[in-house]
Amino acid sequence: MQQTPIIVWLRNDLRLEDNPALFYAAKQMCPVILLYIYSEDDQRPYPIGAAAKWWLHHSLKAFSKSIAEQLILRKGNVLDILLELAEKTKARAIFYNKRYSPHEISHDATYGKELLKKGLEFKAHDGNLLIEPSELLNQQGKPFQVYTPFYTAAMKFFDVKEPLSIPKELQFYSQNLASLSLDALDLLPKTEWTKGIQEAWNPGEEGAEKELSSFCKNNQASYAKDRDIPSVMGTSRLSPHLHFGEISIRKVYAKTWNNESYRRELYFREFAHSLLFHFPETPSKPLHARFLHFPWKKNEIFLQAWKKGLTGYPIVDAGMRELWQTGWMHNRVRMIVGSFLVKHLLISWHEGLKWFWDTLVDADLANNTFGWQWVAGCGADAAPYFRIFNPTLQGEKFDPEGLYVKKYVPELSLVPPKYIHKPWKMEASELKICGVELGKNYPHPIVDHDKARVYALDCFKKLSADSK
DNA sequence: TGAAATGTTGGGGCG
DNA sequence: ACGCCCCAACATTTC
Repeated sequence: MQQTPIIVWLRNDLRLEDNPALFYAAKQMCPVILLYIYSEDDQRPYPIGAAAKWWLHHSLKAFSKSIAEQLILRKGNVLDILLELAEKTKARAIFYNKRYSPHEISHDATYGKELLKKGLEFKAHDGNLLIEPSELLNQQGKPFQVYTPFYTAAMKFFDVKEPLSIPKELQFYSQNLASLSLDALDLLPKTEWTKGIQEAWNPGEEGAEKELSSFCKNNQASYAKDRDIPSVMGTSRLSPHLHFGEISIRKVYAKTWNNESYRRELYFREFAHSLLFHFPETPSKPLHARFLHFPWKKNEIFLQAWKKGLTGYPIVDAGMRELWQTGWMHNRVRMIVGSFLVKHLLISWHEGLKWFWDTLVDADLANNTFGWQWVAGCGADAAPYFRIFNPTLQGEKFDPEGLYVKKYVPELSLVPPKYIHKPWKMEASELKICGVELGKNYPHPIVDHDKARVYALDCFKKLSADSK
């Protein structure tokens, strides 16, 4: 008779190394069942987007391969599946790593209660953040709302734990358990639009590991300088791997802690998660209530132009097309396109959040919410209302040769650097030589920067005046 | 992790 | 030699 097993229920922690739930389950010297459940109920009310689904498919594939195809896949109601599996295998406990989005916390609490009723242990582990959001508070015992004090306090009061090793010997539960095929989860899109994403990424723990070591070897020294240049692969590109938990944040920290500017970025992730934990309404509501009444425009034409990368501002269009083609956008460009949507087009940040949610492979509720509220000026430590990015100047500053623009906006490939961020300033004859016909194969700017800026300033200024 | 407007300074051209 | 103007270049303020 086999010993009773432990079920390790995997969610956004598809890795072997530094996976506490898995590590401590293995330590019990009993068989383990590695389980992944695809559950639309569990995702509610934030069902994962199309690009993330693609990633999840490949992440699951890679993970299963790394454990000799021993991953049990299921689809449906979480509780039903856990109870059925536990009963069938006489499992005594279910181990998992904590999740931090409000809906996930509440789901896990419900599962825990129900499982306990049936005499099952439902054991939480800490593995996906450097700091538990409930543990880092300011002197008044309240959550930080400004980044710098948050970071300073984190540095002062918290040590980061060493990552756990890969369990030496995993003893898998040996009797046959029903598992769905990966394809049965139906995660891949019907139409083939994932080619660009496929070329850009390598989901899974091994892919994450490679990305990290290449970053450590080639980019870390120049990170502070290169991280703002979108034509250079100067960032770590770990965001989707981190979102799916294919690499542990503690491991990333352990390899990069002496890089001050990168460390600050890692702690922005912590900050975003802490904010979402303490302000669970923020995915749909602005943190600062006065923004509830902001007169956002509903302009479907502008919104579509933005989504498709047809705004007539090259750096914005390049960013939106990079997103569409690769499922990712460079951080600097995210700020530029975000500012453009909310300040030039005066479209609600929520539209931006929804689009990013569906198209980003790294779509993460905490980071996405924080980023959009930041750029709209309605969130924590937000950009002040008058900080309006000039897409031309941002382009000239961070993509001086126009390499990034030309990669994603090929219709401008012959435009000289001087005009690459303002093609509308060229003489008609020059444009013709470059093969550009404004309004035909590349749009005129959909709004005039100067006018849009003045108008936005007026709207935002009224808002601050009203609230006084 | 802004940009534009406004202010100040100093060199050079010029009468 | 000198004052005046122009205008970069940089600094400060404002949105």
